[in-house]
Amino acid sequence: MAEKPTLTLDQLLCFSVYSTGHAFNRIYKPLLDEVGLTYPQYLVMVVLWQEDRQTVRGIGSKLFLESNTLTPLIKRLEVAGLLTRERDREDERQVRVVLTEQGRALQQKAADVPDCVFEACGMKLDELVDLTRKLTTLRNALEKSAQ
Amino acid sequence: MAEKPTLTLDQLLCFSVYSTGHAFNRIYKPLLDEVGLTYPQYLVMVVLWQEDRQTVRGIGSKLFLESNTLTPLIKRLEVAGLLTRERDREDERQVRVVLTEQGRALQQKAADVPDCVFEACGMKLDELVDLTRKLTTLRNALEKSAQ
DNA sequence: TGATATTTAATCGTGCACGATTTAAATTAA
DNA sequence: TTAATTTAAATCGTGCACGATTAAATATCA
Repeated sequence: MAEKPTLTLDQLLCFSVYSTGHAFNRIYKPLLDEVGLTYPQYLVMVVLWQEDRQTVRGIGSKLFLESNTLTPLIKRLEVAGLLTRERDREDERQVRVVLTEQGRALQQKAADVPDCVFEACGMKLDELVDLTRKLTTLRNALEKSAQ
Repeated sequence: MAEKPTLTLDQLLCFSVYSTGHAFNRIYKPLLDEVGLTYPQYLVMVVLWQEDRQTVRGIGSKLFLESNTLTPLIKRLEVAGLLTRERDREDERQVRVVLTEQGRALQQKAADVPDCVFEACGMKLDELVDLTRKLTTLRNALEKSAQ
């Protein structure tokens, strides 16, 4: 059998995704430091700003994360005074995450973050939209393949 | 001033990157379990298979990681018997990472991993190459913007 | 040369991710 | 209605990432 040529990093789609994720983090870090959030915490807040009173599982299904990751993260947001956690009366297994006034107010403080990040991308908006769409399709294919 | 419409996750390029990264990890996990590596460890091995005896800094510059991440990771690979670490004679500040026979042999054991991952992507090769190139461009723009 | 600055790894603390397990509540089946 | 199963959140252990700091070696310069 023929030898495969040695693989290089830049041939790996996964590495371009992995390293771009880190690069995004480095852009977000100083911006989110201003509002006192980490990047995963920011994502949880984005999900809650869109719809309040979601369950841990509901938030997780949007972020592709589970309670083992979310529970400690959400507890930190609770300690920060941005939300409260309450058991669902209808189904006591579920915990509903509820924004505080402070948590809602943070949306305005963080309103400029997306524009700053867009700026750093150095891409035209339509290129960016196209790339987002392609990646979402890829992600869905990968998630499906992993069952 | 006009209110901005509430942001949704799927409008965020960063989230498509972030969640696709996780999805890749879920694909890689069972494949890399077979060869006893984590995904970041696999990347270090890819870098070393391409060129042996690199310094920690050299490896880091390719992976966009620093010694605070790499040193413990590389030590785990050393414990696993895949490499050794030795101080550079010329410059004692530097540590050279050297593959063992076992470390080199692992390249063959992991040879099928990229094909399996490609399969899971459900994309044509030229689409994948194009996406990789666009992400690499984006990453470089972000890294530049972050200084 | 000798003092200062820079560079390289390593260390430490915090916060994700995630597999595996546990606990409690709700659902389904017997 | 009780027993078995499923579901939701939480807990625990391990391994990244990364900011901040430290220690040692090298480079620069007065």
